[in-house]
Amino acid sequence: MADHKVKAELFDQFARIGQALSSGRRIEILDVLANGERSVEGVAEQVGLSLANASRHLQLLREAGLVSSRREGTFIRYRLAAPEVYEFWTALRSLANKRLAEVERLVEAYIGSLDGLEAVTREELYGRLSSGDDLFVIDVRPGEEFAAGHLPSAVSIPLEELKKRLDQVPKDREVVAYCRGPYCAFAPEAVAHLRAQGYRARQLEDGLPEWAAAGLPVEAGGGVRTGRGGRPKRPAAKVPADQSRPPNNP
Amino acid sequence: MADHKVKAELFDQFARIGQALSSGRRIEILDVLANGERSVEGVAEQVGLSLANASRHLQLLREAGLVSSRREGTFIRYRLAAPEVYEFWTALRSLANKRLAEVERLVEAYIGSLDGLEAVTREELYGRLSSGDDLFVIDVRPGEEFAAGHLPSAVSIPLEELKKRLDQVPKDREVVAYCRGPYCAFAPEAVAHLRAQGYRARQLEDGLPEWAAAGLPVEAGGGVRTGRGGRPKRPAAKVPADQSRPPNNP
DNA sequence: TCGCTTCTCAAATTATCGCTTGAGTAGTGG
DNA sequence: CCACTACTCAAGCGATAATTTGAGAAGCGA
Repeated sequence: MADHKVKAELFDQFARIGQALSSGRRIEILDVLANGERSVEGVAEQVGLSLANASRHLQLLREAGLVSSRREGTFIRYRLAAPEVYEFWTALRSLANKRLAEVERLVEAYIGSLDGLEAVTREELYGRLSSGDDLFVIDVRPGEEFAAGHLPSAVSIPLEELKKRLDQVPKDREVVAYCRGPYCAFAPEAVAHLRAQGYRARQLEDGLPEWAAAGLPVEAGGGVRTGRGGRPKRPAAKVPADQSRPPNNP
Repeated sequence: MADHKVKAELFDQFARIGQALSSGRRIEILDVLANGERSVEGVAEQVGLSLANASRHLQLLREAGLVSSRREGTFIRYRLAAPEVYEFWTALRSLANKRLAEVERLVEAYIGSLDGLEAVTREELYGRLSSGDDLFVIDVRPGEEFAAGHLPSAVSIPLEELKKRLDQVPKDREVVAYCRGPYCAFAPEAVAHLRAQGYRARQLEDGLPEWAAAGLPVEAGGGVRTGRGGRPKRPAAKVPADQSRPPNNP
């Protein structure tokens, strides 16, 4: 008879994934990393954690095989370990949406009511862009994420800078804003602000990761800041060994 | 600017699902429940937990919206709250399989090497059953799970009873055994034993939940024991209110 | 009603987790 | 070599979690 202890160990392995996802902060990290590689400090800043704490969370995610990292100079850049990880995160949030009534209430509290702000579907936007429609597409995520990948014709105006850079948004064209996904407040806020200023603005359904996962075209590169300064990214950085090492138990 | 605290709360909700799956014991419980309703004691017995402990784990799963329960006399029967929960569990194990090298090693240690025991695919089995092939299909799960649902032509011979009931297995027909899924050792053990006794035996790929999820036909009913005794199940039990109540925070 | 079964709850123990603080390490540039 | 940046590690604290034990509660059946 097969050992009861071995069975327990096997299911404990499955639980490692669950354990990695048992902290809201770690899920936030995954959501950020779905938008592109980030340094530890970048993650810490986006999620609102101390550096040491973010470092620890990232290590836990790496031990669960969900993210991997590589060194680039003094930076260590983390990213999702595989596309399946992103798919799993979408499966998790979809399940939570269906099974936890609380999610709906909080989404409304965080994102705001989406009534009247009907989103542009990916298909519609892709079709209109392909047919040469005169749309102005804004990527309102932090510049680093824009650089890691963005819609083909998009312009990067991080939400933080939107108010200062309103003059760069044409008033006579229809504006479409997008951000990190369905649980990101950047695009809804941008749209609300633009509308209040008299622009014709809507948001794209979901965000860039979903666009990319749907197989639609994504461009990379474009003005970026690497640290907290503003210096442009070196065009080609050396790419040292991957530190993702297949995680095994001690 | 949308509140940072609200965002944290939202992601903490997603983490509730992860938290529910952060214990190997709870995942084992889900795997058992995927094979049909179970009383608390039934779950405790299958997973190897004390009654009070199993009760607690089931409550946690219910608070995460993954299982629901109903009272039936003095029993309280738990089940998966929705088909999506089962699908999520398959997604979890698939991800763990891809990302955690440890899983492969443990599966081999627990299930045994499957080399040379090529499984019958669902399609092949369904086709052969439909065309009237003379197969003998054995359900080697506990009788309670057989009663909750089984392959149309299957015979229930729980693994525990297989040795005593070998005379009920025809030696001149091809035998196909199945159990709970890819991480259940019942069918592989049954096949190994049958082969050692000279039977032509193979196992079905995966188990009953996967068969059902593939949309293939499932029959319910058939000799069952409800408690630990052996008395037959009453043909129709009253079905009181569902205790699954959409879970919200306190 | 009483006794029985099945399950839940409360309390207590032990283990684990999340986070902070402060020291330590790895790579970069002068 | 030194100073600096980016990150990791170790210690420690308070908060949660897992499990056991023993005491209830809820629904039979007689």
